Amino acid sequence: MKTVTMADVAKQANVSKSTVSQYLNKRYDYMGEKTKARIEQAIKELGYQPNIVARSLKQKSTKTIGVIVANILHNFSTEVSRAIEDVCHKADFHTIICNADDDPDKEKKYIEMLRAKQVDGLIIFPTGNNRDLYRKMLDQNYPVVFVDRSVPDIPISSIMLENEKASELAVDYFAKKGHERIAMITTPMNENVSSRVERLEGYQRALQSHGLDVREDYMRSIDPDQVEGILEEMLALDQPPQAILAGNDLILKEVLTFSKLHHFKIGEDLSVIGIDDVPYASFYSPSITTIAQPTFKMGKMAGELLLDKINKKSTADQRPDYHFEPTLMVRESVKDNKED
Amino acid sequence: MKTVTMADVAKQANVSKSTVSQYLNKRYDYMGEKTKARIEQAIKELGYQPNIVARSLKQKSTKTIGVIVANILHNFSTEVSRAIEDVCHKADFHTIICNADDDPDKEKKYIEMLRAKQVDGLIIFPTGNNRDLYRKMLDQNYPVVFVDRSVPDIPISSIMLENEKASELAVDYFAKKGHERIAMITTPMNENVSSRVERLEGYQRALQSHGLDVREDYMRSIDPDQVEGILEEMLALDQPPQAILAGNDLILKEVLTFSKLHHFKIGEDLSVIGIDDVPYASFYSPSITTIAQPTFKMGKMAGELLLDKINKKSTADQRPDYHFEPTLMVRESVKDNKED
DNA sequence: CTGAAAGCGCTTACAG
DNA sequence: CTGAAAGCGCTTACAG
Repeated sequence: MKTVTMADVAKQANVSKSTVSQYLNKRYDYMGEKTKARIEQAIKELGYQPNIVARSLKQKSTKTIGVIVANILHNFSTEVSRAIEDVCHKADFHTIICNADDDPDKEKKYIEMLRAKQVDGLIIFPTGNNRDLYRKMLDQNYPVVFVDRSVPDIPISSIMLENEKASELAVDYFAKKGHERIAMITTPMNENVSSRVERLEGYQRALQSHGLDVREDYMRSIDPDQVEGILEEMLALDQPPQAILAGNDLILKEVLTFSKLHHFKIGEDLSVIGIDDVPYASFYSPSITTIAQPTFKMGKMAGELLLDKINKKSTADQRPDYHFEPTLMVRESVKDNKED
Repeated sequence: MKTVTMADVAKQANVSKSTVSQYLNKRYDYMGEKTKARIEQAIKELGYQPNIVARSLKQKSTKTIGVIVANILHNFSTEVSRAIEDVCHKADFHTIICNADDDPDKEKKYIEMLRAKQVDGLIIFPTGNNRDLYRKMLDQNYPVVFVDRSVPDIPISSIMLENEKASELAVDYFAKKGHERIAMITTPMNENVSSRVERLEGYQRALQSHGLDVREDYMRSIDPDQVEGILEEMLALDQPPQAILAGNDLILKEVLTFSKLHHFKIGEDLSVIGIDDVPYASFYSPSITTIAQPTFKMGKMAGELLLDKINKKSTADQRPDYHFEPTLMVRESVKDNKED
């Protein structure tokens, strides 16, 4: 596999490397037609492929960005990533996606790795626990955009859902359908991660606005694998909840598994709404009412914002965060208690 | 963002660049303890991060591989990719994943892009329609491994499912449960893509071995968005099928959507098996009987094989293809016609 | 035990 | 209109 280099092309075409380089970069301004033709010919004959690594070294730009998602298992992450890829692709940027697996150490490793690879900027779904690193990048004026969560005291713009609104939409809908005992289950809280906290706050506030009790035993923040146990507990209460708000897709999955296992009929024995519009929501039986995030728009925004920072070198953020509106997708998993 | 380079570290530590480089590459053999300490100190003070791009240029290795999946929408692709990533990660290789979107032109573009980026090897779920390119890489002795499909006359090893066996398992199980009219729906055939053809062949052969008719009107290869129409046709036949084998996850999804829409009860009015163990199979109602591919093993094998080729430079393939066994995951979506 | 020098394959002023 | 030269930030024989 002897590699063909620009020097080979130059020799073959009887011009200098500079001229070949000009040609490749389409700076034809003053290039003779015959020269052009000869170079083209030589490139074809030799099967020359430019070495982007060499170019990147010289230009100090790899035309590549990195995306570090907190946890690739969330549907949200993959959907947003694909939108980011779309935007970057159109701008001739490549995208490298890494999965921090909710582990700050992995996140750190990936940030360092990607920066060593000279990516031109980073989109991070932050674990929240690498504050020093985040700050360092900020200080260095390195282009970064956050997604899904903001980090207290780190003024890097974040592309987020209106999380409180998401819970409100769900609770409002439950209430409208005559539910009074509404529980919420989310994944564990991390004080450095805004979104989960906000969803819980929205849930509480919405309950209050409907004059419903906020009960500690209806509010649980736990790992997905503990959902089954928790649901058993909840549903064995004197006053079991009539409705469950699942804080994200992983929790929803566990709720559905539980109800199948224990023969609770969703939409009859138990009403359910999930935050995140999971792919199977529409063809599940019964179909699942969800709160959808505008993942495509959010990813697009994140990509555009980062590319702006990269191009304009104005990495300072004009505004703190970008909040996107959630949408209620009404389907069949909420019983209508008002009907009878 | 003035970047700190090796030269800066060298100056600060009062040694030469060479020595710093040795240090970074852990060639301590003859290095004085105090030198080591001074370098370490300088690196910390300056916050030096090596530039991998420069290293790659010199070493002619990026320690990165590319993965080009035919269509990222298939669950199979993402699962295999993650296994590949795991293996590479352990070997200190990075992974760049691209989606050809079933489009040979995109595939071509990505192959060229990744090679221009000097990735050390490629794992491809081939569209099958870039034969010249595949052959060129083979001729150049460039490390490549195929996944999911082999390409006729291109002796590049492929990591594949025993596709015929997959269909056989499904048909055998349908037959065992007393079904006689068994249909199969797959995505469109491409003569250059082995797996879909093999699945259909396995289906036909299995029918014959059970003495069942092979009917043209029970065998359809169509785009997912046409499944609804086709199912309407099939189920309006004088002798409608009792069972449907969905050739992959996208088809399965359409079958489920159809049955929901038209109120066919899966596992009662219509039995279903899907090839690919979709994530929601176990908690769907009814849970879905599937044929699982050992995606993790397959990805691991693909990664290991590629890394072998990269390291040993023996890119010639010892054996043609690697076939992995499918597994029947018995759940509830097949009716037992023998019971009554 | 450490340093000077060449070179990886490009790009980019600058000169002519 | 085109070429010679320097340089991007590393690594690696080789010399001492």
